[in-house]
Amino acid sequence: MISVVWFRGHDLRLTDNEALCAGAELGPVIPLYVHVPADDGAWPLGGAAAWWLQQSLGDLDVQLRTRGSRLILRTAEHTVDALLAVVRETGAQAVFSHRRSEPAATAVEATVARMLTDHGVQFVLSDAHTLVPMGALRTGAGTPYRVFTPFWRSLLARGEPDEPVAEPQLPPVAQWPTSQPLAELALQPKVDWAIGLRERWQPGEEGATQALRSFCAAVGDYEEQRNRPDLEGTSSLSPHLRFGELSARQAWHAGRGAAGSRAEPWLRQLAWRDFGHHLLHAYPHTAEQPLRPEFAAFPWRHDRMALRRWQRGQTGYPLVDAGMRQLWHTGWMHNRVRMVVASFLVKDLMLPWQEGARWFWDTLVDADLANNTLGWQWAAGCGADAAPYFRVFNPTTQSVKFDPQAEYIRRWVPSLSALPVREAHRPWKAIEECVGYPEPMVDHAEARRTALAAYNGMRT
DNA sequence: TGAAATGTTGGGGCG
DNA sequence: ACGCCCCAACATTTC
Repeated sequence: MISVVWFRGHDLRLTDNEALCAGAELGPVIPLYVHVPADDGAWPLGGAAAWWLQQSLGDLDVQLRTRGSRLILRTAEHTVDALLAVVRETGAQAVFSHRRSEPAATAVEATVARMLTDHGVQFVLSDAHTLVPMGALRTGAGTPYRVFTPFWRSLLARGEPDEPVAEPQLPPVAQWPTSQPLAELALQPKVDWAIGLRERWQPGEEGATQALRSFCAAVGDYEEQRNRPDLEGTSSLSPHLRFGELSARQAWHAGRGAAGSRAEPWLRQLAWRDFGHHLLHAYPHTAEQPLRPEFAAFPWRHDRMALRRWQRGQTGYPLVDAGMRQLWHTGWMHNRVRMVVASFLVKDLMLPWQEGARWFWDTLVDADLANNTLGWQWAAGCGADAAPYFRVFNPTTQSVKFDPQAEYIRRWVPSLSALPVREAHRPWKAIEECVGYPEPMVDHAEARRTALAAYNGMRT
């Protein structure tokens, strides 16, 4: 029996691929990726993520070809059109894929399920993108968790996540349907701005496996180093996990195997990733709207120039600017710094968190709707496990604390590199010496007071 | 996975 | 020797 394995861009791997296993068990499989320019109502892929997707799809095709298979690419107005066409052309009787958390993707799943069933084709979605199937963890009251720590305890109490499944043997396919050249998907940027990305990353399952292996050698040091943007203390696995070149449970078991209970601080971060998907699945409106409805009345400012200075790393606060420039250059930012720049946007500048989410969406190689939403709503104080409204990061204190030698600042803001440590954190004391570095765009102490007053006003 | 303001403690310099 | 003060270090509270 022939089946289609529908790759959806969050599952671009051959190991621990439940859909691929399910198809291969029944007979020949047609691996298919459907490109939908308008994206069926989803957020259109951001530039950095589109770059990554192109590399990863190319790599998946190469890997499949070494196994006598290949990746079929189709462009369609709606996903279901391409699925039905390939099913018809190949005589496939089943379609296997993996569930997603995003509302638009969930809607597509419902349409696909209905149409395939109407045509007598079996459709099976595996729930393997997260450690725990979405919706499986509930509070005592039967509601989804909205606070992380109880969610984490519940995840641990459930026992270790399922073991990864091995890559299957792929039975030969007699006749392949037509495929489009990858270049026709137009995922590549027209102007080549991806140089920094190419230097930093190796998209694809092989790159993911290597990154996991090298991180696992140091996972025991994670707790001590994870907040230091000047060091390589984090796993840098986020884009690989985002595109499913590596599954969360592969990551979990690799970390566990390498360090046992010493791996737990990092496993906890994997659980944050799960938390994001579970939340978006349970509260599908939160990618656009605050989870806590009272925040709809918050007096956000609208200031295009201020937004632009933040985006380009021209705020005058070294850690904020270093982070924004790292993001622009590499498509990635250290998580500690993400919290600092997010706090600066929503509290110091009082610009809407959705603007920050949109910018991250377009520039991060690991841009993921569920985790981006969770992070921004958390920072703004309007989401799950929200930082209390009064929690305002001081960008100077944060850089003194977490970039003690100002090495991260010097790496990403070269105009500050000649300053001694103390002045690199506070260049406004020595501003005449740093050519081209701006004055602080706001006074933090004053901005903090204004933000607190605004939050107080909203609460009454 | 805050920071600032305020309160407390204790070592040490000094008359 | 003693009391006084300064202040760093730490703890608590407040936003």
